[in-house]
Amino acid sequence: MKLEEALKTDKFSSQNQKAGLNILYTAWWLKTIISAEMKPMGITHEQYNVLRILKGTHPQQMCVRDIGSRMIERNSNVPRIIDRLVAKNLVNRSTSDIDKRETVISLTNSGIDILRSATQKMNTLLENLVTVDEEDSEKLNNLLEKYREKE
Amino acid sequence: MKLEEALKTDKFSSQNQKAGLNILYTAWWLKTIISAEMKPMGITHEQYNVLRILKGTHPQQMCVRDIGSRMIERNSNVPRIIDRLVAKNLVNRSTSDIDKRETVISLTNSGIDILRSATQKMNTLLENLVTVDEEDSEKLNNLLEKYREKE
DNA sequence: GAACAATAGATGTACATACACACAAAATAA
DNA sequence: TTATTTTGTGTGTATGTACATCTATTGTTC
Repeated sequence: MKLEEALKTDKFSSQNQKAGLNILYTAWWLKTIISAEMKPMGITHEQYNVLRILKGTHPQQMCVRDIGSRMIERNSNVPRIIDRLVAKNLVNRSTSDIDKRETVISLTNSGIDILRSATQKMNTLLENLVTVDEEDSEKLNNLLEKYREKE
Repeated sequence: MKLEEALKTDKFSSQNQKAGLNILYTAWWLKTIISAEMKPMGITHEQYNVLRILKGTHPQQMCVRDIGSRMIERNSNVPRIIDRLVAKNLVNRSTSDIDKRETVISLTNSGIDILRSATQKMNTLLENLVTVDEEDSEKLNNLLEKYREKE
């Protein structure tokens, strides 16, 4: 669907301006689909993101700060997302022995199970949903990184 | 900045999968910059979005439903965003005479003023921030629309 | 016209974001 | 060593998202 159709307007002052709105709209679209996919498993896509990050060092723990620095949305309030994962028994939380300021988090067995099925679902979803070929995806990645040039 | 650097990982199973994360991350990045730009004017970027939509029919009114269908994030809770704009005297809210179920919204003079400066700021921001040329922006738009093919 | 269904919007709740601030622990300076 | 600063985390508040439910009004069907 053209963005013009999605936003019911064709008043874009330039391709550049349209690109900004197109990025925001596409992200919303993707996030909505991912959330719907995760919902039956009882987690949100942000919670999935945290589990996915924890997988990176599993079975070792990771502190809250390191999780935060790997989140797609950097200002996520990680302690509170962890609260909800702890309540669902998907992660363990404890104070670090080395540095008592740090809270370290690790996946529980349930957490690993949920993560496995969630990842499976995500892969299937992406395969069926997004039919852009690898070459075009690479072009898209390059253009997005060029877009963020002044980051 | 490469996404690998931003997310401190290089574990992407494909360009396709990376593209999904890249879209989400770029949207977050852009949204953060826009929010910072709007903040001194006392509005959020969602509120700006509503003002911008109202501009489309100004000086005519628009009902809540029509605003919602033009929002970048479709599930926005428009009545509550309107609440905040009314509180700041940037829009007027009244019941439609034709259909008493409808609440119609219009810009106030303050709303128009704020919108004018906000739009000015946004244009300058985009000019300075995003240095992708029109040709590349067009490619980016085409790829994003291709990405949403199954919408 | 009366009964029923559909629609527009408001509102409640859970979750998340954005950001300020508080507090304890660790690192550093004096 | 003591005082000060920095760091890691938790928490409060305002805003927004996602979704369910409620109410008033309008449209439809008989």
